[in-house]
Amino acid sequence: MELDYLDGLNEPQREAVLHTEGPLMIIAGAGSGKTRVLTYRIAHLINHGIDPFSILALTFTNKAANEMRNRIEKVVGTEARGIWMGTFHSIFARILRIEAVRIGYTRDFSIYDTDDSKSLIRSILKELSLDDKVYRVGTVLHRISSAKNSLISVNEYQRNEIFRAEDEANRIPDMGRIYKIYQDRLLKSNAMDFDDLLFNTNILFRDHLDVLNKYQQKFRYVMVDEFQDTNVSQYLITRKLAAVHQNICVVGDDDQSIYAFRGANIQNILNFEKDYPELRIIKLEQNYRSTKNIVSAANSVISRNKTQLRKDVWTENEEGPLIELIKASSDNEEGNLIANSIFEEKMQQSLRNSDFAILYRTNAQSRAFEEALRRKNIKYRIVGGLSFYQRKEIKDLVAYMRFTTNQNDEEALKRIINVPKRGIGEGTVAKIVVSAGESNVGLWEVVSKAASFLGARIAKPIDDFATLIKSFRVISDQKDAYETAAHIAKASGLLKELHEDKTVEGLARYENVQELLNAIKEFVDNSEHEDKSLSAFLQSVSLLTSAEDDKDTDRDKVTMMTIHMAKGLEFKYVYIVGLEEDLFPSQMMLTSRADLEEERRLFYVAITRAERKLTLSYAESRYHYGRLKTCEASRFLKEIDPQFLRVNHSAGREAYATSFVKNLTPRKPQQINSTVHTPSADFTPSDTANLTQGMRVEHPKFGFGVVKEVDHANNERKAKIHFEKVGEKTLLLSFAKLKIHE
DNA sequence: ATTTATATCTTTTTT
DNA sequence: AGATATAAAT
Repeated sequence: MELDYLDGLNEPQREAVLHTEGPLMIIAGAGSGKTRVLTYRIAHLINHGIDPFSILALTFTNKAANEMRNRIEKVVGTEARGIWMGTFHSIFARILRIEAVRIGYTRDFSIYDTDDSKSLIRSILKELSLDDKVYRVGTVLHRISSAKNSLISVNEYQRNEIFRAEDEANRIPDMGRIYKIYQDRLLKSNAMDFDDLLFNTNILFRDHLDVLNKYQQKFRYVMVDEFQDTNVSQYLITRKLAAVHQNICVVGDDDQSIYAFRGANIQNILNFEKDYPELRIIKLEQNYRSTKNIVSAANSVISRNKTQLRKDVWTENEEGPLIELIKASSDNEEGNLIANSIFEEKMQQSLRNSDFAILYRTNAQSRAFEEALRRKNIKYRIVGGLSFYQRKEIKDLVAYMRFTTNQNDEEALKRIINVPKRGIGEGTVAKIVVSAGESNVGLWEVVSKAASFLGARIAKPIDDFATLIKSFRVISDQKDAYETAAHIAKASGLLKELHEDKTVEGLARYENVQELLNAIKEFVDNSEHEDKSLSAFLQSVSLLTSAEDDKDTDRDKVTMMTIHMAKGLEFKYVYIVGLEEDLFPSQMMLTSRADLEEERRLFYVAITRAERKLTLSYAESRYHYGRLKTCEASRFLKEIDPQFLRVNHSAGREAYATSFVKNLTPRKPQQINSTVHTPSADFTPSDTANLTQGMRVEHPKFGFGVVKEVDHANNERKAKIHFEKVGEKTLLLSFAKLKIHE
């Protein structure tokens, strides 16, 4: 029975499956059957009588975990459900819930997402009256995040000379103070951010040896997938957990490390050998996924990096078609060419939409492809981007739910206190914050006793709000998550507000909220979930990633996503688009981190997603912040050995011709269906192009006027206009709505 | 307090 | 272009 699944494996794969005792590192080249090895390895353990509950498998996404769990289930049956398998964040959030009291939290702690963190930093900057142009919120958060990922506490940060010198040099000397207040505030709010989930796990295991011991005994086998993308904090957790049994197995590929910007430390993989002297290293180098041409092209690219672990990825697959290079004249043309190509290949090779993927560097690039595919009636789906749970209306309802379970959650409070509008404006909120600060109590203390803190005059709407929340709390104690959430949606007025909004967007938002309620219903009805409380649902939801919440499963659609999201996936036909210098490799990456090698690894990851045919494309011009920008071909294109390439000239020339004609006709503002409200229909936002000196125009408010001057300089599309009634005005054209009278 | 108009900023990837 | 912050008007 067990030989069944060993049969199809090559020698190193088989060895990896059978090596279960002692430290093991599997260096798995792209397409080398890594997932297969991992699933069989776990199945093998279970078949040999290992309790699934003593197996810990850490993956990069929850989706990967679920897929692997299903595959294991096919071999060993329902026992597979017991395996502790998930992302670092979700597994250790689960453990932190259980042990929360040990580190000063309660089990209902909230998890702050990036938006919450940023909003908290914003208010801290305000309180310290620091200039948020100097202390950029993103920079501050990134700095705190990197510190935590390297396990540097507030105290250590403040003591450390190097950090202080760096912050001085960057003219942000108050970083240490901000970090301290930020952490204090999180603790006070009974909240953790993403990095805290790992940081606090380390603290928990460091300060509570009995807890550490419990989990060390529990997890006899520890496995880490995508090991090249783990950070120091994550690595130390696994090392501690595996310290007793020493059965640690890590799987990764240093050539596919693409998350260094998030604290992933490629050194982990390179230093692993030093930490485990008796380490067994197995390399999986045979690629089963791609054609010879694709494997060779990928090798020719990645060989330019100075990696420390050499491996030779090879394949026995057929040579396959050459890699095609398409040159388009504009981003829109690029979209059309790719859509045409997909259409033709699909017909000629009788393929399905789901055999195709379009991969790009940044989410913003998807637009042109969406339009082109829609025009050709090709179905597509976009993975990632703004996820369901990041939408405003969803975040609002979730914030209500969060605050109902955790009244210390001040970011949730700030989000909902005046949503829907209930007469508690900015001024009132500011007073609440000040009052809480003076009395050294939490915001909820002030809100729930508004009259005594702020006086009766102002207290009325606040009191109503507090009463509302208290009633939610009573219900959540008695009812399940669904009934509570449905009640909150109704009683808070959120549903009503959205229902009254009759615009297309308003309707969609209303439906989104209904969809969230459905999801909660599903959660409650699922017999696998024992705890049906609101707080249990919130736990499961706060760590969902954008890739995991898309509802339409495996339908026949072309997939579009960033290269980062494509990690671990494969497609018959892959299009890597936008191969332009400054876009890919990204300008930002090069200037801020000077890391060309990581960008190159990203390119390598993209290439190796393709099974049969790879197409690369770039555009000679592209819209960027509303402006047309000329681009040059990416340096990466020159790194591919030309013998594997075929340049598609005809496509390029045709593209140039069509785009040339197209560019002659002015772009018209898009008509979206027939929108209901059209009070100023003929007042359209003007553009420099259609405004000239001496032209007679009409402004909805200032009335008639004559254009005096149009200013194109410094990217500022301004026009000086003399109005009959109000005199001379300078308008920013992209915002001024004007009607042109010839 | 809330709505509306204008100015400013964005510049990457995501658990 | 689009989102978000700020200022001004209601």
